[in-house]
Amino acid sequence: MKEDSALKMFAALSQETRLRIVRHLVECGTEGASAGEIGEKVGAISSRASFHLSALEQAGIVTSERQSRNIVYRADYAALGGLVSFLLDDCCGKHPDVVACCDFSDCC
Amino acid sequence: MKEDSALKMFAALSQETRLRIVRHLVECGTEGASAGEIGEKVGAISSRASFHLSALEQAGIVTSERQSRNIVYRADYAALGGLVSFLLDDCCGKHPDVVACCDFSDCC
DNA sequence: TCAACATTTCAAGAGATATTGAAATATGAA
DNA sequence: TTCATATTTCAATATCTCTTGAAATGTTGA
Repeated sequence: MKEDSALKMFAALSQETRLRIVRHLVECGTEGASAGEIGEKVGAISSRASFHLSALEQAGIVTSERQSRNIVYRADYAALGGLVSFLLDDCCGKHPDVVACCDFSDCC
Repeated sequence: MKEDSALKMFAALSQETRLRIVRHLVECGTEGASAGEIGEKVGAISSRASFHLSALEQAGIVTSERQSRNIVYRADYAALGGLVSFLLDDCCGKHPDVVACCDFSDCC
């Protein structure tokens, strides 16, 4: 992952509504969720939800696909994994003290 | 890590100069670096370096300690590890597709 | 005490970001 | 076609962020 992409992803994740959206979409899995459902879930009116979904898409964190009247958004797991790697590796050089603070016992 | 802390850390890391500072300080280790040296390293005049160092400190990513005339900054490895955990676990629920995109083979 | 150094704080301006409600666009069904 | 639904786009406003240069603060040594 390029530094520029990481900066955009960090910026996207630094907003409460957008972080909530990401969490919800991660839970939704491959099925994803429509803009309307997402907005309702995070308590945002349509234009606000659309604004933040667009920001997340531009940052590469979510993808969108029209399905009939709805536009379905999904979390981009590869992008999120790439950001974890960037933070741990490129940014922190896998420093032992950083790794020590993470619990990877049940996932690798 | 609380969501609020994570939001502040993401915001702090979403700025080019600050990301450079963090990378430099991670390399510096426990010795840290003075504000002046950091500013020179990242190409920022004193007031600008101070502004960003203050933002990083407020976000809990670095610590500061006066040493004679200098103020020495150090990366907070525990905080950075906490953010990695937050992103991977709280935010992504250690989703297999996220974990699969990270290479943990040489650090755990 | 005084001068030099290291850093922060302040004020001002430019630019970016977030929110809202209204209007526009796109889709599907009667 | 016409209407209802889903979503985005737009304009206006408010707020936050970043940058710069100047001034203030704190520290050391002559």
